Amino acid sequence: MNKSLRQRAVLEAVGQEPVANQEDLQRALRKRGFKVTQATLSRDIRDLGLIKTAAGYALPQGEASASVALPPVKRLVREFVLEARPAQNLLVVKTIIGSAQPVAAALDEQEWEEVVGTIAGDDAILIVCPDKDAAKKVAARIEEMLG
Amino acid sequence: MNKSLRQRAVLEAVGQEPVANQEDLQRALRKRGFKVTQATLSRDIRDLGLIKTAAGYALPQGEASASVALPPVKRLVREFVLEARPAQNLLVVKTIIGSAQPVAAALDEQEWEEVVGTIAGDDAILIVCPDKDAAKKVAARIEEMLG
DNA sequence: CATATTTATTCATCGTGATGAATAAATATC
DNA sequence: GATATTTATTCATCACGATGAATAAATATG
Repeated sequence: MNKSLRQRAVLEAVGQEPVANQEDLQRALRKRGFKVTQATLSRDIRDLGLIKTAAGYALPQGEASASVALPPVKRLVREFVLEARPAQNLLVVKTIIGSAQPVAAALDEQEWEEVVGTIAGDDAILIVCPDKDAAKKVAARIEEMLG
Repeated sequence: MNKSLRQRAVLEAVGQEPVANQEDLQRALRKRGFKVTQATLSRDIRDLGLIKTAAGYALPQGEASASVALPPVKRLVREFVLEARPAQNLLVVKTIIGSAQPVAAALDEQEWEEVVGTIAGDDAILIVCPDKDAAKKVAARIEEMLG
């Protein structure tokens, strides 16, 4: 079973019909070809950040639309990052060719205090930090994720 | 153990010193902090496309430099692709936000006859095919990878 | 050609993440 | 407040890819 596809189906179901509880959701997913248990749907709902309203499951107020999330940053770092080197208040993260973008997006999502911003290229990400200590901290954090 | 990092170390070792056999390579890797068996190194050498020359392991003639490869296309498709829809001789592949690039790069690598070219955005890849039948074929192939 | 060395591959095992069954916890209902 | 319903979480299991140990196959050597 493909988790991304299933979570996408959850979002679709919730957007198209009233889904009062997880049993309803299970039925809606069954209709879309996903045979899945309540436990898994509970996890999906948490991952997608859905809330329960009087009209059924929905996105939190204020969110225009939801989408399936990238895998956890640690996983992306382990999968694609080759090294992370600080240079003054900058950090250059080398990745496998073509894979800088998802890693950068996942790093952005962390909203680390020590990160001012990131720029992704093809095989590298430039991370801008407030100062060189911050850059060292971020580098250490990434190296730790690499294992 | 991180496979990408180890393969990168293999490339480095081979580029810096004569590596006559896999036992030499094992020692070179050990010096770089990778405790690894001959079996695994044999696989790495195959994956990296290294060849054995009189001067030791090296890149094939004509390749300026090697790099660690992206994961197999099937894995990237399963991880990041949400759907693949043909439209005339085009195919729009929807991905998780931020992940189009590695998927497109991996699809490009396949060098399928039915693909003229790809353009990756943020969450979608546009695949250009010679005609609508080709687009349908490629879509089916991707759907099959999705499982 | 016999044998040593090297490399590739099979088979068993492990790590990781996901999933389901069972259970605990939370919430709704009367 | 008692109980039914719903949701979350624990525990066991599975799928998948990677790795190592053992073995098979290929190559080098004298």
